[in-house]
Amino acid sequence: MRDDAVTPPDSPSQRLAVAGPPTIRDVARLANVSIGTASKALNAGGRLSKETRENVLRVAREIGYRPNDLAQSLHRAKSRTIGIISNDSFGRFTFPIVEALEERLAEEGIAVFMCNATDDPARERQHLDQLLGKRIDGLVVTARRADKRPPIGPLAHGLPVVYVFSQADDPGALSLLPDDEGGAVLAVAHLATRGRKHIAHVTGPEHFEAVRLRKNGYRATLAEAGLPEIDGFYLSGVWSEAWGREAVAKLFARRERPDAIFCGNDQIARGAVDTLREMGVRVPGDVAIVGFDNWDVMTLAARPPLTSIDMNLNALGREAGDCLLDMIAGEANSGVKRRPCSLVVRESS
Amino acid sequence: MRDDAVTPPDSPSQRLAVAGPPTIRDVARLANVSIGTASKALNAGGRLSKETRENVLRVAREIGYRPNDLAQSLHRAKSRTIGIISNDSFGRFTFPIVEALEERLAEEGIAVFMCNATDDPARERQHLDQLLGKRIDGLVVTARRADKRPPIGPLAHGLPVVYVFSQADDPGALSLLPDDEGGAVLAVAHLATRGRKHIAHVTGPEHFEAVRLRKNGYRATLAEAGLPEIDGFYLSGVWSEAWGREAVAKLFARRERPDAIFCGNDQIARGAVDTLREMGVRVPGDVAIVGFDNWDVMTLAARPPLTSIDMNLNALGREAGDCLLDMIAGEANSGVKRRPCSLVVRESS
DNA sequence: CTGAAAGCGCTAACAA
DNA sequence: TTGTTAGCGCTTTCAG
Repeated sequence: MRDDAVTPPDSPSQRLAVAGPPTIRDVARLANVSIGTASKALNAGGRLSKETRENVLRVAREIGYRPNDLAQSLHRAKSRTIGIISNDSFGRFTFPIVEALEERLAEEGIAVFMCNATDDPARERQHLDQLLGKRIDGLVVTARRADKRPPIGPLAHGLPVVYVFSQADDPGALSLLPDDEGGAVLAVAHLATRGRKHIAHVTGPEHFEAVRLRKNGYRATLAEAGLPEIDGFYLSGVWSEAWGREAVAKLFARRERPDAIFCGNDQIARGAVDTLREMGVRVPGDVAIVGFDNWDVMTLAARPPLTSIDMNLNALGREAGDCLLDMIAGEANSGVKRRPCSLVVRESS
Repeated sequence: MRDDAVTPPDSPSQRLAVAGPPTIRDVARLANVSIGTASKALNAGGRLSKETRENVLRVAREIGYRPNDLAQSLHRAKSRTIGIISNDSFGRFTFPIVEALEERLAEEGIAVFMCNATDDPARERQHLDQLLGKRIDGLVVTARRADKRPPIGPLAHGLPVVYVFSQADDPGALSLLPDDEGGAVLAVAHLATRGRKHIAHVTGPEHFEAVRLRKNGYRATLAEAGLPEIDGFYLSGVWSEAWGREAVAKLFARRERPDAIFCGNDQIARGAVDTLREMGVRVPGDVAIVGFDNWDVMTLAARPPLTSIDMNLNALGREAGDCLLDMIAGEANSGVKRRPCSLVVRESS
């Protein structure tokens, strides 16, 4: 292949048959200048006569020249490429993050290698190895996880790494997370402000740090509002609608009934409103509901539509991009940063 | 940083201050061999004394040498990298495809650049440009779309492209799609086999080709089973639970009532079962329901859990990977290929 | 203002 | 068995 370029200037026949993409050599030859000159023209640098510059650019355009980033990267020792390793096979949480991150980096002309490790350390190693071979300028690690993860590695010294929606068990690492506790505060304060006095909390499994943090926020806000923490009003289960339904049945089997329920995610919340409706309990009239995640598939389809806490995953992804860019530029950064959630009010509260 | 490894026995001062990752040169120097020899040793090729080979490998391991893929790619004129451009901002459909594709290609040591264009042609152009600069070996285009899309381009001649879950308006292109019509046949035949005689079809907007194809499958299967096509039993609306609820209300306001409903997606199906339950109609006793997409968030949370059609998106993604690999290897391929769906039976039918 | 040439890290053909 | 070298496509001095 690529047996053009070799055709000396005087050679009549230049079959471009199976040639690869045009190189700067091709441009230079066709524009009758040296390679160095062509390069200068294309990179808008150096002193050049307007004439030659324009000529080179014209030729380049005509033959569809596009610089080979591989060669450029080799020269610059910067690949303008980053990797992202995800462990979230479902993707509902990481997708918005990755999307925003990719968008942010695309603005800077940086491309993103996406790797899915699905919680398999061997696959993770393999992907990391490949990425290091590609000389990525930075790395993002993301996942839907219950708890801290072991730091990724080993990696080239000095490779910037950002953990997002995922926390590394390493104080030197930078982690970007939603403020789960603050989100819970938002939810419960909202309910309290609306005059609710008996606020329950139905949530997911306690081995999720997020569950523990949200519980803290819930309790702290009750205390702050001078509301009682009623025995049996905190229920930890799984992340499903079925659990939401079951939990509501449990809550209403007691003597003391809630007038509001803060749910650990929107699926639980939806299960809750469904059951309440079927029991003839009015939402929000008798019981107000707030969910978590602000997942439109749930919040908008529920009857009534759900008030929910939004983790602002897009913003999180974008900020991860910002951080990574800064770190690539040499800035140091570390620690666990939690970013605020927001309350989206709909008809369930 | 990295002031290990580099200490050659005799060299006095070696400031490697800001040195990058170790190169093959470093390996060769430390192993006291030429670069060529080191290369041979590392690439397991050529004739070499066991001794030197092992020595080189040991040194390489010790200093954490990893070949620079950029340099390799430059030499080989193959980047072992492909791009994927997606227009699906939501990700529910494309994510399983991308995931499987990435996994398939990772098996071959090929990395994937992920680009999201969100249906903006300018962004698509920009991403494509960047990918071509990176000298990708192949391209995958994917999207959740109503209809054919304009072919992507312009691109380097001979760049293999696969459209998956998305069809290019270009007969020379290769498109991989689920067999929507066949999926509908599966659903309706299943209902007919169960003895249902009055089968309705509630589906999404008709500007989706998938909607039209599924409708064809529905009608053809009714005819085949000798069942009547009842006026008003085909309802086209939007892809939401609310529409599923509304449509069921419409269907049951008529004199002639269905004993089965084939729904265009699982959200519609869920809306349907919810309303039926609330109307006191038994599912599947009085009315059987079949959905489409086999989206567990819907099928498993519905009461009863939904029978649904699975488009096998993982298999589709994997096959896209296979096709791309073949095309990269030089094989020609084109046309629209539809891959079978499968029926997943649960309690709603 | 333009050309020549070194070098980024690696492979492969050819010499020794 | 090992070393030398040209070259992949590009940028960047340094000469002319």
